[in-house]
Amino acid sequence: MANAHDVAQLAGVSVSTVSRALTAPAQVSSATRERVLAAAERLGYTPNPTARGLRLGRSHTLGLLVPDLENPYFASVTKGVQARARAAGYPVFVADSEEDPTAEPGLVAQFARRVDGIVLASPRSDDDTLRKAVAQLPVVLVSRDMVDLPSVAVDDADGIAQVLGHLHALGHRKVGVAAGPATSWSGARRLDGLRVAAERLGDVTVVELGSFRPYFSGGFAAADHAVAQGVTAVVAFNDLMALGILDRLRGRGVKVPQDVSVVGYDDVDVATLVSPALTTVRVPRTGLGRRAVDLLLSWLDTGHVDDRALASARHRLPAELVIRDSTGVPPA
Amino acid sequence: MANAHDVAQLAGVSVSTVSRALTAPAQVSSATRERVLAAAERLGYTPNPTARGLRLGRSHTLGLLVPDLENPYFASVTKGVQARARAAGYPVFVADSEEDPTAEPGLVAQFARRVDGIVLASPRSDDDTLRKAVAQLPVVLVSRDMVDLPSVAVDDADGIAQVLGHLHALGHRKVGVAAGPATSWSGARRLDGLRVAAERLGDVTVVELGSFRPYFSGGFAAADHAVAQGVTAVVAFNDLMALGILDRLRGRGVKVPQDVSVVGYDDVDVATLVSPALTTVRVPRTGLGRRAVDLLLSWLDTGHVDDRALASARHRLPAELVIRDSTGVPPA
DNA sequence: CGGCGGCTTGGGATCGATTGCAGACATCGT
DNA sequence: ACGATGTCTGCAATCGATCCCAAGCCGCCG
Repeated sequence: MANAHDVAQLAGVSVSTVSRALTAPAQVSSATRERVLAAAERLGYTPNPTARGLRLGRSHTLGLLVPDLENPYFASVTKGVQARARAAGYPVFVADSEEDPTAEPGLVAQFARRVDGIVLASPRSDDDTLRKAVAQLPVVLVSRDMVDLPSVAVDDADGIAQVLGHLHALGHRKVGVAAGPATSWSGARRLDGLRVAAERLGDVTVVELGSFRPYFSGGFAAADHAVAQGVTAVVAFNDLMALGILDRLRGRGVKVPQDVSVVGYDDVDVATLVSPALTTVRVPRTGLGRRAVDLLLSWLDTGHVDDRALASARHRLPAELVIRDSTGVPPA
Repeated sequence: MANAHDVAQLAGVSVSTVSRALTAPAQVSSATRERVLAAAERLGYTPNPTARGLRLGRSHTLGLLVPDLENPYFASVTKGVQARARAAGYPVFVADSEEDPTAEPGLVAQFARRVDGIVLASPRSDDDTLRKAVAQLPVVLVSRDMVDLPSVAVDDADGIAQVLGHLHALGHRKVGVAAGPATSWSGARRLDGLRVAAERLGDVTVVELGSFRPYFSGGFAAADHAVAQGVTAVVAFNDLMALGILDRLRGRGVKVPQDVSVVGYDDVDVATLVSPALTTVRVPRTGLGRRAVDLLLSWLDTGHVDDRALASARHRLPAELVIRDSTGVPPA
């Protein structure tokens, strides 16, 4: 592999000039510049990123930390991060903490010396850990808020309000909610949103069915509670749980949406692959990733957290209700 | 951030000694070694990976290139790669080519200077591109064969033979196969395997229903063909297509498995989330990723492709038939 | 015609580690 | 007691770029 010295020799100039011809063309006479460029072209020269990184103290590289790559939600976030970073010429280190928050500090530390900044999707780890991470290098949070840190999140309160509005319009007046893990940041946010929306509507009763595991299996228990409470609609923490509810209801001979309506959250691909197709809330998952990278890169460029960027980050990304076949008018 | 010089100063030794205390402890007297280690500990010193990479010509870093991170298959492969690499202390650059084979050479080139080797999951790009990639740095292929390159793949022929054996044992004698894209390497392999298995069994007719898109929607057309041909069982190219078939059959009032049995391939999570739960073939997807990293690391360690490793790679990873509710005895 | 300023260019220090080489010192045998 | 051998340590080169500083050269102005 050719280096700057080889190019210099071929072009009959010094290494300094080669470097300048590439990074600060204005400082080099056009004649020399072209000679250097031609030589570089001929040798297929590209500056060694490691050497450049050492000298500049910047690796021109980003890191991404997610709890589980097989979770479609984070797969999409990863895809978005990846796409935007690639467009900006930044390769991305991806690490999967395997749902283990205690592994995160170690991974952040491993990243710290190799990347210029990291995107952290860590719904479960505590504030303290996060704060320590940020002390080491620029960090942008995804789907998670912290007053003094840049973050991108979805407007869950609005999303869930759309859901309740939809159900209300159909005529539902007694709606069950199957919550997720108590520790989930966004789960708490959605529950709040639901209560606020219900209060605004006035004539809707929200029945808390309980807290369930955010997986297919968690939906079984939720379905049984829903039937027991006699609600006409169930709002689930996420799509997987909603699918479990659908399955369980079918098993018990309860018809969806004739007897009970079911709504999910996230709009994972599977939502369209079941019958009835699931009414759910689409969140811009790749958009979260892209936005996070935008924020991070602007931070790196300006050297500080841009207040305007921070403010616009507070303005959450919109969620969108997607109405399919699992919701309908309640039984008479 | 502390560097070797700081540690040296604190411990009252030279930088060389610091370096040696950490990388070649035997060459340093135990007294000094402990002094150095204590100093390093106190300052929280970690060798700068960039500087080390420059000097050694090794970045201690791997790359992974996949066509689509949102595809559960590649998400799992990525997870496997990630897990094994992490255990070995290698961070992983992940790039998503967005299903665009022409983007791959560029991404490989971007990686080339930054990583020690790459894992390439590229079912669609041509041999020539791959060969050029390998000229630049060590590459291990996933789910794709090339005689002179290390690769890991699944024993699809055996997997599909298990499927046909299962159907045969249930009594099916006329089995339809819904193939995937003609360009798919592993698809061709499965089709071959099916023919061979049918021949061995003797009294089974395999009806080729045609070539369909490997998505949910592709299954609709396949289902119609299956009904038209009067087969008692359908083997689909992958799970998504099988789910489409299930949906279409249900829509047409054809009962699964009473009237027709359906089998998928891959065992994606969704397979258990539908009714009837899908009989399918589980392929060790994270295992592929792990194995690929093993191969790559041994290549990097030894400096050449280990013949024994290559041979053991030829020995494909086992596929496993998972029998659920979408297969049963054919109608009388 | 001398000097000053601007434009180009090269020399060499620098980033932070690793490592060959050689010097310092101790140990051991004779 | 002296040389040989071995152990431990430091000096300095090295990886490949970037960039400060100074030098060379040109033209222009007084």
